[in-house]
Amino acid sequence: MSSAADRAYATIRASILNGTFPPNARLKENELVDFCGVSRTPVREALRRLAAEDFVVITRNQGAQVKSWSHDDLDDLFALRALLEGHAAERAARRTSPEDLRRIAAAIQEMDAVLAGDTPQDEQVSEFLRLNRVVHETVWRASGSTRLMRILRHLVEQALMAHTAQRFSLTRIAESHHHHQDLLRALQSRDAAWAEAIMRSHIHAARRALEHAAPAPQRPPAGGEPARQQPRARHDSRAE
Amino acid sequence: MSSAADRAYATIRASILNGTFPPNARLKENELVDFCGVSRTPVREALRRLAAEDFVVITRNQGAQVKSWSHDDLDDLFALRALLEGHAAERAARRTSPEDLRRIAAAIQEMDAVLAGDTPQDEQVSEFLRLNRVVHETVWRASGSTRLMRILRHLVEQALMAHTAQRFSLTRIAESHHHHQDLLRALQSRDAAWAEAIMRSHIHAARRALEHAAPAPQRPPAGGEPARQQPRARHDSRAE
DNA sequence: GGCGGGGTCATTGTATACATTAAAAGGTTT
DNA sequence: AAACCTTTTAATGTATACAATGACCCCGCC
Repeated sequence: MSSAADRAYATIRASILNGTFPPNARLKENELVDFCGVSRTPVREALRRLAAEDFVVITRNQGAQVKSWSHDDLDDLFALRALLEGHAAERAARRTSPEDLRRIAAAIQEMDAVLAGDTPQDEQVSEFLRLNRVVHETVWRASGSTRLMRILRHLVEQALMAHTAQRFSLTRIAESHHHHQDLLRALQSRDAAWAEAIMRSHIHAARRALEHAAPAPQRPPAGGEPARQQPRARHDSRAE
Repeated sequence: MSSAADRAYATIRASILNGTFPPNARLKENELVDFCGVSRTPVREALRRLAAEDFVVITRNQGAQVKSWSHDDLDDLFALRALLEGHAAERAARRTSPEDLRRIAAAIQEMDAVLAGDTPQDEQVSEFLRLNRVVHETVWRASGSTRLMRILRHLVEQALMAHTAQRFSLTRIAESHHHHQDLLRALQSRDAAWAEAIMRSHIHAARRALEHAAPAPQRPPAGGEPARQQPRARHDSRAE
């Protein structure tokens, strides 16, 4: 069974990712106590962990806020992702096992099925994202560097958080799907330079798509009534 | 004034880096309470933070151990450092301001002076390491990516921890000094490819030097008498 | 004699009470 | 009326008491 701190962490993290706690929302420990159903100690631990992973920002004697991302932050993030995912793909091309190749091929086939099916669009999107994750994780693992894998996981999670308020278009997903197919060919032919180039462009495309995507409707902040609408927003961190 | 948690963090971290707590040492919260002079709450917070930064490993209901590094870990670490420091140098070559160039040049001149001086060797080494850090930090900042800078800081700190038990040879330092001089020339001429290549080889050389260095004499573990000599060393993570 | 079970202990996980900080409100003064 | 100081209050930071987990040790059993 998981500890109270783990549960608090998972609860808060999920609520940030699904938009319940929007960027810049203040996270008061006492409110989270009610929200998570544990005492302040594990809540605090969860917040510190989330801060270490860049989900929230903690200021001394001033509590935690959900981190918000400026355009420059996102450029920075995706530039690094492009470099590192490209590097991972380059290494993976020299090392992927037949099983890994099969796993990627299977995920791509599943994607085909999902996109051709007639399930609701939301479901298609979330299934696609899951399979997308499978493809990337497999490449990372094949790269043979656990540290690289950890950093990439971290970067992707942050990208996911930035994605939160965005809606995925089917056009974008189809494009992404083509990239995956190309990537599989590159890996199968063990063409490291090709694999790296595809992956880099794949990430850059994702950055561009994020820029142009329509923002999804914002949910109201959860947690009953906030005492004051925006209690402390001293520095709005969106670049102005 | 700094908080109790910050002091505990700084104290423990320093003790890990200077070898007071050697790799695999068990860190019991109650002992750290005495050691740091604060209560368990901030000690726990410090340990969680150190775990997030890979200085210690925490296992549920089982406490914290100082992390130890296998050869593979180090290879992985330095491979990534080479990639990222190279990338940073490549970007820096296109962007370094005159002030940055001057700062690097000044640091190199200081290194000259330190190495030519007749201060004790230990002092020479520590001064050199400080200036070395200045050079690298300047390059990182010049790369223009705060995220890249943070990751590199993190990687270097881990490398430092692995260095802890090592003794730096003056030969190694002289070699490193030459690299810095080359790097400055590359940056001054804005030759991005050259800068990247130098930095990569600089890092690879550091890895190799670490391999061949003589281990420094181990200090005994601090904190009075350990109840049992090696209370729990289930998996010794040094490869072999 | 070795192996398994149960009890005891040390150690970590959690809850809560207290201390401290800084932001907000209100009153006084200029 | 505006600015400053004082008071209040709500939040975080810290300490400590209690709960629960897991390791160690001893004893009985096979």
